[in-house]
Amino acid sequence: MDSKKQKKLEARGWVVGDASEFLQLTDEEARYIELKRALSESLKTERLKQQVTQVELAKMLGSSQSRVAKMEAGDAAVTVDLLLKALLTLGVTKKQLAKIIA
Amino acid sequence: MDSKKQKKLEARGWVVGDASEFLQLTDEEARYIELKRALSESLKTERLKQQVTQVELAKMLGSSQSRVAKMEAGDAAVTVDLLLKALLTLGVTKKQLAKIIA
DNA sequence: TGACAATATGTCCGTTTGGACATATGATCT
DNA sequence: AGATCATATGTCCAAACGGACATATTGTCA
Repeated sequence: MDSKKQKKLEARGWVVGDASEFLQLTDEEARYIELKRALSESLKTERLKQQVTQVELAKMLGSSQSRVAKMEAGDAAVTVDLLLKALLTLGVTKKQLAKIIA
Repeated sequence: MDSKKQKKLEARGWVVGDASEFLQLTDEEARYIELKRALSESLKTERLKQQVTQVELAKMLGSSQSRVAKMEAGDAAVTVDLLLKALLTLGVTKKQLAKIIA
């Protein structure tokens, strides 16, 4: 689990930049992170495209601005579930989702 | 919505009052559930295709047989994150994922 | 039938997550 | 400069999640 490894490293004083570079990630871990990155990036893009603020999106989600910011930052403590729910709330279609992921 | 389907969902932890309440699911909630269903179904299909048992897949994931069973059952207490990690562990590609989702 | 493997179901409990809040930074005005 | 809006960052704690285990069910053999 990457966040655990990362936290271990950080606890030892390492400043972790690019995950796949410093951590010994399995291929499937790296692909999972990349997937998340693609989703969070698309979230920000889609939100801006619709001219919605983070506060507004947070309200739509029943969440808070700070969490939306973390979603878009690709924060490790944000799940794919939350990203997907946010994208769906913005009206992203299955087809668009597929394009984001592929 | 027939009551059979509803009871199945209830048994799996989905909070469903009655048929009308179920129909009150927002579009984005319904689409999220459908997405999860597609992933769990694909997980089972892919595992069987590779002739892997739930116990074996659990070992690959560092998880347990019971959780794998819940993943494939589309249990409400299973996240998309876990489903994705399992699919990636089975070697499913981005393209295949996109196809599953779309 | 009994025995065995595979899968399903239920519960427990430590860990992770997410909403909330405070606060900081940044950007754009007059 | 100060004011205002948008976004980022950090922390807290209740709720949700996940691994583990027990147990039940199902399927398939001899």
